[in-house]
Amino acid sequence: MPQCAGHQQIYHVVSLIPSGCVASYGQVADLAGLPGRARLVGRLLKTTPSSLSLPWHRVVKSDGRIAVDGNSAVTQKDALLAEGVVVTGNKVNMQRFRWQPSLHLMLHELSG
DNA sequence: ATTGTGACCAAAC
DNA sequence: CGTTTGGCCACAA
Repeated sequence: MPQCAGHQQIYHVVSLIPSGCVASYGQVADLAGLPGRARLVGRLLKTTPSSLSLPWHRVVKSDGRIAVDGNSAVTQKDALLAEGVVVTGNKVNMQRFRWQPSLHLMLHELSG
């Protein structure tokens, strides 16, 4: 069952991230209507059931570093590489791959 | 109720 | 590069 307010919006926003792009936790939280709740996004994503097929690997820290440690980090890195995102060491080039949703698309998705 | 922790963020050294 | 500080909120002890 849901754990916190806004989880559905968070899932929705993450599901909108296109292949080949990445978004930060803070950005996802902001678009989900939860400004400043980046930490909430992280906590929610870690409990995300794989059955939702959510592109959680496209969500990274604000500077592009992969947040998770251990085996899952390799999975995330590989998934990003497979989508054409260049991952150097343990971080991606945010300048180039950061998801930049248009305000128009954002309002359309969130209102409908 | 309080404290410590965490897949975080940003500013400030 | 690195650490500290303050903020955020859910959760476990």
